[in-house]
Amino acid sequence: MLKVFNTMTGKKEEFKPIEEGKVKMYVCGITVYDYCHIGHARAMISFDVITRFLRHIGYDLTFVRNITDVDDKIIKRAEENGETTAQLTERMIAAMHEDEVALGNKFPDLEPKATEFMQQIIDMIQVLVDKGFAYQGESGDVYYRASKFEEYGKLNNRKLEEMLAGARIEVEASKEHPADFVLWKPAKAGEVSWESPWGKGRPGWHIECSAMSTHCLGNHFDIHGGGPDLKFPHHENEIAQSEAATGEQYVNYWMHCGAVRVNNEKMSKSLGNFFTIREVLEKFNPEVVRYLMVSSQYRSSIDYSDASLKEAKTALERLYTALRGQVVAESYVATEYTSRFEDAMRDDFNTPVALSVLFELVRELNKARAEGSEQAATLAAELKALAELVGLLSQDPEYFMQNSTVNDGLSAQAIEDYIAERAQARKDKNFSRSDEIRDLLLEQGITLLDTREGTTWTRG
RNA sequence: GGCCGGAUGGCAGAGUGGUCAUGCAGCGGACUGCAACUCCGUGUACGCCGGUUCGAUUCCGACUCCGGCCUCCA
Repeated sequence: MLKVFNTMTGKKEEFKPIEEGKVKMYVCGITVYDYCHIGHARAMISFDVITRFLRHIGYDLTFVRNITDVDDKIIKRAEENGETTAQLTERMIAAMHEDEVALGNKFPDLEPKATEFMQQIIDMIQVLVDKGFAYQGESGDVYYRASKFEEYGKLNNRKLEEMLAGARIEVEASKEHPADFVLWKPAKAGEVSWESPWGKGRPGWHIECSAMSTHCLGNHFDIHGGGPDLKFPHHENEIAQSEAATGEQYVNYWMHCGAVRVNNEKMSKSLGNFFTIREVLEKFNPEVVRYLMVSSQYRSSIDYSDASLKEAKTALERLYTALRGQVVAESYVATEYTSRFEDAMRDDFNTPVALSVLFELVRELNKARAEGSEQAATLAAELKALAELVGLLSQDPEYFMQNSTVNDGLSAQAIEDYIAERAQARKDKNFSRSDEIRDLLLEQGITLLDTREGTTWTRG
């Protein structure tokens, strides 16, 4: 049995797909006006792990993640850069794909773009207008009539009346109600725009997800996910739009990952204290970032700092060390480690517990290696297979150990030269020179390890 | 003010009504020319106050503190 925490009910629930054996999942992607930051990485990795596991336990999964490529911020940024919105979004989409490849995420099955679904968006708005759930204000904007949707607020346990008190909602004169939100926005001169029954313009923020998810997965599908800051208003508004338009329940399970904090402060666009994925990858191996993300349960918030990354690196090195120079069997028979790992994952994707099973497996693997047991190869195979479910241990162990932080000092050749010199010194029993080289390399962040087969090194 | 989460050993982070999380760090030992890696051993942890119970960190209630959302944000 798979248990999933559903934001809508606030409880862990048994997961039952609408159609036996199949799962349809939509995750909100990014608005492509800037490089992805580590908050995006958290969401991407969380749902990557979820998709891997759903497939692992046999579900035929359709995973859709949208790209919002038309929006105020995109228009503003493109203007600042002196480029067209299409040029900007193309660059950012390419960068996002690079980041995803680097982080080891698998791509969604479908990656719909808002600009390519303009007809579906307009059609959905028309349905909402026809049903009385939307109206065009004096400004020309088409608004969703929140008060008409009786269940408005159900995802966030909010009531319309209560939301008004002390609300920081910008009151626009042409709205009937402050909680009404834009479905279609008239274009200013020179702005990118599309023809519609309400004049030239572009869609509001939330409608594209309703239109694309429905088009790709149907009116009613299994899982809808996203970052924690999308619960309100984005997902609340999606529910209002979709359920009003189709008359059906929109989604069965709402899943939200936890926030990333930076040095114990909230990370946000407005505070500007965010790190892009590419910045972080200049300092750390991408699997270190991934380890950090899966070392806590996907719903809890995590603190991002150099210290937490270093800790992640150390822990991951322990796993890789067990595979260093170890033969990996072609096949293996699953042991209790596999069942314990899977049990942890079936409990709302409890990756910290799943990782703890990996460490226990590694202890046994290390013992088997020390004893020269043939079991080491099959344990190594099991370790790799389980780690792959969370996207770890995908690199060559030797490579990882020498690149768990990014090379910023001695070249591999220089290190090898020192090691050769030290080997000669040791042969000559010149241990003072030998230790001198060890210390010299250590200062450069290189740790030496003498084994029966020779000396290996680790950077970091 | 409303709504949602939290509070676990030096740090990170799971979990459970009554023997073990796990990782890092520390301490002792084995191994090593020295190290490192590894292995073995090692810790009076569960915010505060009541209640339920034979027994609560785990269930219930109050309290204190912390975070998030209510505005663009994954």
